[in-house]
Amino acid sequence: MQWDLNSERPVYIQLIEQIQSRIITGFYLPGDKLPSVRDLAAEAGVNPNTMQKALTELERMELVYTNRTSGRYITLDQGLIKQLKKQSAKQQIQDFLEKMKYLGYEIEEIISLITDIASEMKKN
Amino acid sequence: MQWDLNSERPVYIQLIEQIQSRIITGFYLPGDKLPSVRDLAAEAGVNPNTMQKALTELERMELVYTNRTSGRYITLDQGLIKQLKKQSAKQQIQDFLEKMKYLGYEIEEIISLITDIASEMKKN
Amino acid sequence: MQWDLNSERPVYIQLIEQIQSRIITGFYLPGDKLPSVRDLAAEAGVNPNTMQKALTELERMELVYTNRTSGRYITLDQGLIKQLKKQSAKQQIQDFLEKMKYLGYEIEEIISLITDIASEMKKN
Amino acid sequence: MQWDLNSERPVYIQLIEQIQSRIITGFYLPGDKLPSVRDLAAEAGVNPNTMQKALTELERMELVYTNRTSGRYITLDQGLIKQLKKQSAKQQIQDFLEKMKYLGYEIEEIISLITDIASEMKKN
DNA sequence: GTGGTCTAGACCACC
DNA sequence: GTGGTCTAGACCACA
Repeated sequence: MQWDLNSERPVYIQLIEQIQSRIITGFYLPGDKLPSVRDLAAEAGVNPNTMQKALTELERMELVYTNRTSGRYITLDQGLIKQLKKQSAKQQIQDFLEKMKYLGYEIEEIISLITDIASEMKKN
Repeated sequence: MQWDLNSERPVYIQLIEQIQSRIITGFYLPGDKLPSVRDLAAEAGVNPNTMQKALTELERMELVYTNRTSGRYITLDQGLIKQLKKQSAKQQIQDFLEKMKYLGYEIEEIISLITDIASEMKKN
Repeated sequence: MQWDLNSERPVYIQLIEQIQSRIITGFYLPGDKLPSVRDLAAEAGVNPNTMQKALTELERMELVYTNRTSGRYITLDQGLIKQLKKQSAKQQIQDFLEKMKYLGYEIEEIISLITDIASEMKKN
Repeated sequence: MQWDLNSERPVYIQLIEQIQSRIITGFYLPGDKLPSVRDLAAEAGVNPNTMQKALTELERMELVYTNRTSGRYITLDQGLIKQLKKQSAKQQIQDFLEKMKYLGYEIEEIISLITDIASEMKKN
């Protein structure tokens, strides 16, 4: 598992997304202990403060919780994780459809284009 | 037709997108004369400098051209417009599929979700 | 108006509280423009990052809003401010009564003690 | 009687407060023998080191004393206990009034609010 | 000039 | 060793 950062968007936002992705896809399981802030930061190649900022936000979302002296853990609330997955997907789709409508596409066209491009992407 | 701006993303980027959308969807037709920078800025409620920046960028993309004495016009190159439409759509779709894959969804699931949400959005 | 910080609790928390207090008591009025992060930080004698952290949190609470390039402003939602005031007071009182109960006091005793101490504090 | 700990504040501080509360309210009487550190720690579900730290602090305040061979006992000095109770209460009240003043409340309002909230809390 | 982000490096309380 | 806080100083995009 690797960290994939670009400089177009704030690094801490990308860190949040990637950790969310790890939780959603089950790479991190409920109750798992996360590596320490310092280790995560070193692994991702960012400053510990930046990683801290990302983790604080995840904590605010209740996706992780902190035991101040022993470390950080993934939430035990599996429902929350499922909800996050569903809700993220719905948001992505709505935004996407909005933009496509904005470009003048109808739903049938969109689906046909998606299947085309998806098969094209699979080849690579 | 109205301008729909929020302050989360750079205003000039949003202006570019909205003018592009107007060109792609045919609200502005090839050869049409654009309102003056001042009028456009007033209409959109932004600083003329910001609108200017957006138009300069659109000119760089050759979607509009300037006739020094008489004003700005939409490009006559219909191929360019079509290409923009296709290319924008492809980019949107690729980004979207990337993100959904990231959330752990397969192509079949995605299409099924899209049809669901699209019909749900239609109701509103 | 001055900043009153001690080192017992995190500085950024105290900054949040003091700005909240200024909003609640009407020192800052709805729609007022706040000084820039740098100015506020200089005024309070803290690092701009620390002030930034406090302001970000106030923004999350929707007590202030940001216009990225022109500055920060106090929310126009007066209801929110009133609600904050009431809710803060209620919280303070509940916590207080809880602690006093914990020390073995009944409500009548508490009120009598308060009036005594309040008059004593007034003298100073 | 149970231990009620959260992880927001230092555990050893919360232990001190709860033992003080037991002394003030007469749950532990002057001269009572305290359970062993290990038993107390087990009962509270904390590390023995942490409980030890709390007890050491209580000893420093002379609320408990140690008989090297037979264990720890509650102080026989009833005056000290009364004084602790009064002084704690006074401190609580002063802090509380300070905060309420900070929120823009006058003493009369405070008392009226307290009686309201107290009756509301009694119902639950 | 405005807010926002990031790094580097330090110190702290707690367990 | 853990998370949390803070400073100092820098750079960026935007208007």
